[in-house]
Amino acid sequence: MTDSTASRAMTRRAGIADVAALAGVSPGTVSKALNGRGSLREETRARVRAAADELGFSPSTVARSLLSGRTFTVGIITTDSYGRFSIPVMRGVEDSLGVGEMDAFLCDSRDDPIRERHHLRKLLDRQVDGIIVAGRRTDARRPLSDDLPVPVVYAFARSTDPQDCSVVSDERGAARLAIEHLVKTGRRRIAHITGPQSHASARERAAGAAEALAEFGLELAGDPLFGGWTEVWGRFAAAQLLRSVPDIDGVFCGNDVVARGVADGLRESGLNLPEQVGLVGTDNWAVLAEAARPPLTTVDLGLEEIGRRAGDLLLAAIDGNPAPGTHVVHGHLVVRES
Amino acid sequence: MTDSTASRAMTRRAGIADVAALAGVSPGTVSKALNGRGSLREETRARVRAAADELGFSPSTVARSLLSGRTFTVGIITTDSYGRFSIPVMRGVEDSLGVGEMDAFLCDSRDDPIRERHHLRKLLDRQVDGIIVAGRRTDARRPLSDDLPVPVVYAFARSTDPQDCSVVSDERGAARLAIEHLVKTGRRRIAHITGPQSHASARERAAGAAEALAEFGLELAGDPLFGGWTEVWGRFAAAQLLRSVPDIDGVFCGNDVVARGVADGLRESGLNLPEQVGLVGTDNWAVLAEAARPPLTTVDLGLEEIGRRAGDLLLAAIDGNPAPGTHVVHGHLVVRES
DNA sequence: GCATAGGCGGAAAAGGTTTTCCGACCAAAG
DNA sequence: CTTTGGTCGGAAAACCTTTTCCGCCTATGC
Repeated sequence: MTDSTASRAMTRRAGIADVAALAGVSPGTVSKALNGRGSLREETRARVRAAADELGFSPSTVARSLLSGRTFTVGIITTDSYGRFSIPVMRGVEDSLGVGEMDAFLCDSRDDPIRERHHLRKLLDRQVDGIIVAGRRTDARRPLSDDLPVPVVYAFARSTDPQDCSVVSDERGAARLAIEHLVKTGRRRIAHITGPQSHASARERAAGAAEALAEFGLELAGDPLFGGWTEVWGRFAAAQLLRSVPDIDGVFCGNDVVARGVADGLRESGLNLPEQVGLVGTDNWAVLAEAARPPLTTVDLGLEEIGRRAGDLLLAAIDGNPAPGTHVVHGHLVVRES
Repeated sequence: MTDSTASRAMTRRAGIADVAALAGVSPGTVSKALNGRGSLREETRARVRAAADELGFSPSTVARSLLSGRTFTVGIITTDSYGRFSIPVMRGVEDSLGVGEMDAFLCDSRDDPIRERHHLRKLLDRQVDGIIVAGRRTDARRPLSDDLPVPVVYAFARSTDPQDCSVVSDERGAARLAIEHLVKTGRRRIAHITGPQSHASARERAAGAAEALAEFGLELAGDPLFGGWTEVWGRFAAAQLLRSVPDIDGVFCGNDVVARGVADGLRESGLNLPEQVGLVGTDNWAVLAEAARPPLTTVDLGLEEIGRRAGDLLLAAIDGNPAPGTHVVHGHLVVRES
């Protein structure tokens, strides 16, 4: 072990004073040179830049925040543990924030109000510039708190207060896309199998399907079948459906998990998909949809876009241009083979 | 609009000076009272606490960080966009960090070295106390950078430098658990169907399976079938397997997606599961495993535990107790019906 | 040659907390 | 009564950058 390796001290980060010393100017001048402020000769700026480069200097975000009051940081509070829905939303948020050179703190409230308050407090202590609340269900949620010193945007699950800024998916529009596709591919006796009636998304999609069918002068074949968001329910419901409405030729499902179960159920009852029955799901969960037989046509709710919009709206609000109200993101159909 | 509502200014956060004024002491004393430092009369502490409560004071993390040099913040760099594997890992990390009152910055490098360097730089500018690198594949990855001023822990994908601190799953042990289960339930002609040979996890699990079988005086029925991590491959491979080794009575799969395909493939070839063929997957991806027919017995790699361990090790390293080397987390079998 | 203006860069304050040092006061001991 | 020691709380520095003045020097105009 040579002395040099043994004594290799963790070299302290270069500060603005070090740069100033190397460039032979004062700290204030360094700041001005590097940030393009004040009036300095170009030669001086260049000398400072060279010194900064040599030392690998970059300013401490902490010190800068203390003075400016801004941290270039936002908090993301997810109610579930980064599940199926909050993940694409978060990715979108990060996308949007990234271009604004902001970073995101991740907090998982696990649907526990206590934990949520705790996280909120911590975020405020950290002086985040804004907060995004990402839900896992579309049901509206109670606002975080009123009279917050920073802007808040609700993503996916909107706030019950219509004055809050929320970004949500177009649930009825999604159902419409599915129905339109089924009708345009010649289906006329279309049923709906979905999740629990207690979920707003199940109710909205069912209502949207009925609406869209009505516009075509059609109506749903049988009542919507509410159940659970599982494959097992899908298989069960498919069998039940065939018993009550045997001449079905299209099924729209409330999500892809259910759709997958329905596909298996129909196929195993001897029906050919997509020849005899057309099937459309919701969510565009790729691993699932692609492995279905046949690969599942489904509506993509545009979760990532929701995240991006939420990020954009938050950035705008931080810059003093809030856009209160509920913003709707439209999904699109992903046509596979079903 | 009353004057009071119109003029309701966003009340400035209370600072330590406000508390000091209210309690009739100096700012330094407030700090000592609230943090249990210095020597103060209990009466004074109580008075300060009361004032702080009244004003809802809590200290600015930014100011505190500036002085202490610690931010109580770590960065998490994921190589993929929060996929199937990094999510449970992250949840574990957050669990571990939470008890230490630390928060996590989330960065998605998308497997792009440029982006990774960029995130690293930003994290360092923010003076994070440590960094966790969460991979999405078990293949070892090149270290983040050498000579970093903060500790780094690699989770799931270990660093190629054995001196780095990495937390990984016990791939061979996972295979052993699967094989032991199959053998103990009476299977003797056991095959292996898995993902691409280019993936370390596929290779390791195959090797582990062979090892474990050898200890029982058995060997793999046929060569391991390497393919893709998809259901389609699983279905295809199942059919192929039955052609080459028709009297199979057990299959161990490299992951649950493949296992699900294999289950469907075998069942549709007329085999009864679990009566005629026992099936064990890997990953314990609940939505998939529970919906399989029959519900899939599978090895849980303990991803969340990996995250927790990584968090714990990082906290220890930050506290000056680094534990270099590769740390192995053992999985466990989740017995369902297959 | 002197005054004025403008260009350039320095000095210092500010931001909010923690911590060290120091001083003041009180009580007890000599 | 004086000294000593201990208890409590205040003053000020430190953390690192940004920004606002302010002053100096030079050049130009009279």
